[in-house]
Amino acid sequence: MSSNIGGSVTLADVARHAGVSLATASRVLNGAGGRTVGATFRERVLRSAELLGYSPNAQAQAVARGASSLVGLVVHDISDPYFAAIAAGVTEAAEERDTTVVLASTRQQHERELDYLATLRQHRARAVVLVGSRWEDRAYHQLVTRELDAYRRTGGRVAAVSQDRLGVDTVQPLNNAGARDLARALVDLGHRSFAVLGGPEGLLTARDRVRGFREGLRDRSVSGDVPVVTGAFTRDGGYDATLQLLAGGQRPGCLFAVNDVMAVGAMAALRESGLSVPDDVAVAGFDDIETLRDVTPSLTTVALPLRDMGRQAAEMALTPGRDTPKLIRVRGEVILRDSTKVAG
Amino acid sequence: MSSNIGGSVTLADVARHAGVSLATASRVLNGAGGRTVGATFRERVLRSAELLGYSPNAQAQAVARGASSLVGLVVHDISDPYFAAIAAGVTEAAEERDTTVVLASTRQQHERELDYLATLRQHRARAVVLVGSRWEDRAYHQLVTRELDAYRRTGGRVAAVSQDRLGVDTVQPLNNAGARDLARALVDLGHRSFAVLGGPEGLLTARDRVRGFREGLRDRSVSGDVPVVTGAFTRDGGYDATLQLLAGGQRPGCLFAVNDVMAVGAMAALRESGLSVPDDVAVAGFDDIETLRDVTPSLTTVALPLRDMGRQAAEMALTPGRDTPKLIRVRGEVILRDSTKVAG
DNA sequence: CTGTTAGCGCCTTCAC
DNA sequence: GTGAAGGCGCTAACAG
Repeated sequence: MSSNIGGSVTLADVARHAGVSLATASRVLNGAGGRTVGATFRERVLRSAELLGYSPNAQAQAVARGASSLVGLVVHDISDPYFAAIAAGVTEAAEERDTTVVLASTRQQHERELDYLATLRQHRARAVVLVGSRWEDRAYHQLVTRELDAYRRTGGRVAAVSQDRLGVDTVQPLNNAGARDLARALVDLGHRSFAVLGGPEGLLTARDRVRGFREGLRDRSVSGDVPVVTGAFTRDGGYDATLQLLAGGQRPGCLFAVNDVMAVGAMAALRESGLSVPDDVAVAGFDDIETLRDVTPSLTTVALPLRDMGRQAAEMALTPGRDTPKLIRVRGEVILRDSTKVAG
Repeated sequence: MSSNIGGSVTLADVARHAGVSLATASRVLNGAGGRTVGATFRERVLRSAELLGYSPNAQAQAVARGASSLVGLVVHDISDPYFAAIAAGVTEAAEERDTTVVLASTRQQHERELDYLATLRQHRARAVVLVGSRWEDRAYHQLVTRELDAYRRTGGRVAAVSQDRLGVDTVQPLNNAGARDLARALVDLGHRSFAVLGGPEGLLTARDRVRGFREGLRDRSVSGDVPVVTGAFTRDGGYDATLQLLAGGQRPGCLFAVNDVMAVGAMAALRESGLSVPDDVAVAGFDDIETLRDVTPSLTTVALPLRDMGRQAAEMALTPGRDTPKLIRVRGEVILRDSTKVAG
């Protein structure tokens, strides 16, 4: 039935079975090539392929053609709803362009990102979509840039969903502006004393959101230094940071967690500490994670069109042509919900 | 710098630059092969590779070796936390085994699963992990089985996280048993009147959970037929189904949604209808989605070790040898929380 | 230890 | 319209 070891039926098998040349079989089975094939032969080949259960070897095709149909997707953590949502957008766009997605989840570790980038390059992925905050780490940043450059020199395309620091097409969430808008809105709501759950040290997204929030407060002339407690970019990070804040004697009227996941952790911590949200402490987040839209009290946040962002990044990465990096800025929308309601 | 069109540096380039044969270059650059290489040459090759920025072409290697390092991951919807969590486990296990994950998100559509399976086969993925409920659809089931068989005949390995109907290694959540345990626990808690939000028609996981729940009630001699409203396996599905239930004049003391995501939707619907949880209506879910652990009132559910399940499935799929399909049953653990509390 | 030489499965000129 | 032949980048015997 098959001649090779792997057990797979090869194009040669089909050709032989159909009594035609390899070239002919190849032409009917891949459609392209310009040249067309006679109806009789075409039928014969198709029938043989069907009969033998032929499945073209995509890897061999890629080698012969010098171009693969793989697109890499690099995220910090696929189980984090933020990344999962973006990933969904990427897979959609990829599917529409008949490309296959290779998933790389770095689990928040710098080096892995580099490793995965290298792996993706080895697989000759046609493009890679890099999603997630960049770090405040010059040395590392240089390594990534170097790797990306090498990748692009070989024809690979790159798009990012992150800060605009990679010199590639990027979908940039305006973290600063969003947090700033949020801060103003909160002040306008009547809040006066704040504290921030700032995310991990060195993560630009966290930093930008903290800065933006501070600016917003300044815009509204809220004086005093806002206490910032850092913590992991996770539910537990928010939980721990909040307990730490409370233990430090702080009791802000409003708590801004730099992302929704942390905000939820914060709400849990407050609740367990006997504090009610929003009456004792108001809470606001960032991202508008879909799964979290139903927490109670409903969470005030800055909504980001996550899925779309992923889709757009993938589209840019998979669209040839353009050589000057494109930048799509995404301004989040402040959504005021119950978690920041002011009594009266 | 490079000779080929794609711009990539090839092994031949490195060999030439280092003044050694292709074989030698290959040997030092891939380590394996049994044979070892002299220190001088080894150094020379390494230096040249480094200098030229050589990146081995994984596709070509796969073709030559007759074995790829790809492992497919097929999920219903990567943005659904259930699948995202399992995916995280799969990527972990894959990474440990130096394999690259190809992600396929079918978005709940039968046919796409088949398409992706075919694509995965074309890429000669060494294994595929199929995650998600199977359907009650004989014709379709047969197609999938056929495709999987073809795939396995060519040496591909398959593992599933689902019902045990594919004849492959599988991690099987005991949906029936879990729901049954839950029902009993709820009755023991004092609940007497129930309704079920049953998920989409034809989805086995939904069906099993409904059945199990019914059995549990029977075990505890709760009489009467439990009303079941079907709906999409999503937050909105739970929301809509609940409204429909209420509109139908039903007002159960306890509502069992076949998964957490639906349960959250149900809670939202109840709240909007002016009903309080758990006082007016208790709510229970299934899965114990991490992101949902902090909803209020906290959700009673059946916990499944999602990440581990994904990891185990991937490990089975990537472990050669064994020819008799292995079955790992996972019994969920009932976790009673506030959403089903009984007053007094 | 090193190099030569066939492949691997497929595509793609180039002739007929 | 069809086929023969060379090449894609790499690996794996097989000789030295």
